Amino acid sequence: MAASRRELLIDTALDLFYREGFHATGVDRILAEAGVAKMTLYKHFKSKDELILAALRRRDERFRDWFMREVERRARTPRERLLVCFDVLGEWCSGRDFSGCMFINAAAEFGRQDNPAHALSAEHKRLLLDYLKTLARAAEAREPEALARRLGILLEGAIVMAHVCGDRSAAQDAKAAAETLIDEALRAPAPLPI
Amino acid sequence: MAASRRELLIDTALDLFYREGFHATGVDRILAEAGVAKMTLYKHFKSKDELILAALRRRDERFRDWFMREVERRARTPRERLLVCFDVLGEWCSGRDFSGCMFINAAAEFGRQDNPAHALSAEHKRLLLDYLKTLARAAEAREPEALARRLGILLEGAIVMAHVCGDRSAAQDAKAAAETLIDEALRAPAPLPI
DNA sequence: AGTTATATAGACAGATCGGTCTGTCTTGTC
DNA sequence: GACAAGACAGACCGATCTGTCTATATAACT
Repeated sequence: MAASRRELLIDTALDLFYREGFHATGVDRILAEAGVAKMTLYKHFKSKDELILAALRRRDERFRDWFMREVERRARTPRERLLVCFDVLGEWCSGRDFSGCMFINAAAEFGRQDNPAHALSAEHKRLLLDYLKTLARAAEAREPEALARRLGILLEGAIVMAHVCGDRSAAQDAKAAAETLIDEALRAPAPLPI
Repeated sequence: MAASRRELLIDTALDLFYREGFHATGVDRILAEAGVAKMTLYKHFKSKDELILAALRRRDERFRDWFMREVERRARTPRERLLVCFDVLGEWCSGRDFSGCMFINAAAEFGRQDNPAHALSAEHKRLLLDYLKTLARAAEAREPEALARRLGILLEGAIVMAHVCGDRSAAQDAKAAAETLIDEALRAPAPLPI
């Protein structure tokens, strides 16, 4: 049960940090929720900051795994996969426990770029963008990297509108926009004017 | 100098909240920075929460005023104005003191929709979206509201990518995407297939 | 059964949190 | 010069913060 104590702490912290925020969640609260003694926490983690990083790392793994799995389960062709990204996003945003993107939230609370939690958030976004790039390349977009960056911006924007404004249809709006961008990126180059 | 004390407190708090975050900024820090006594703060505001709201309200006024003024200064036609939104955004994101969107940050720290700071953030986004809608209508887009929502999503996404990833060119990527969406929304309806 | 590792509860430290209160000093007005 | 308003510094409150420590209980392994 040694490893499990650590896991339990990470999971509990992840949940609380996501729901309540990083600064707003004290370690005592995490310990009470997990039913774990303080010394156990500080045996596994040097500080609260380390626990935050561990929670973010776990979130990164889980989220990307879930996201990519869902996308690949729902569609086969690269073009369709680029599009269903927004369906998966929409489902996530509509969940009752949705509280924005944990990494956007982390970047908000740890504003400086050189903060480890902020840097980890940037890495998470970079990895998601890499996934979009492979999809865009597989779809044989004319400029796959540019398309991926634009779709990534749409995804992030939809998350923000969903969280800040409680806008349930932001993901669908983003999907409609994505369709236009994808169509343009996959269309055969326009013939030279006669 | 009575009103000025209040103004000074709001401005100082605004600056610190934006740079350091809401929870991470204690009232003592604000007081020290402003050179104001504690009782003066609590004479003007019932609580720190009220100061947070006052700071957000000021930010909302200032930002929207600056944004719309810049947009209207740089372009005349509605279509061009929709596009230069992204230039203005890019300039803001490239500023040395850029630390994301204060309202996205507030929504991150005050995650529940019914929190007053969160609600105020939603209102800020709604007002910006209203501005985009008037531009889209003036540009005679086919579906002005849909176009505005999509461009709004692009704006928010670019802010996120700029802040979280330090991506300097996010606004330009978003602008390129916006151009495609605007073109599509302004194009004459496609003729029926022969 | 004895040993070791690991968990527990809970006191504790020192700092900081938001917020209240007192008493002094400055400033402007009559 | 008398007076009132408002801002000042700073003590103070109880609560909470992260992090440390001790002493006890529990469980696994030999």
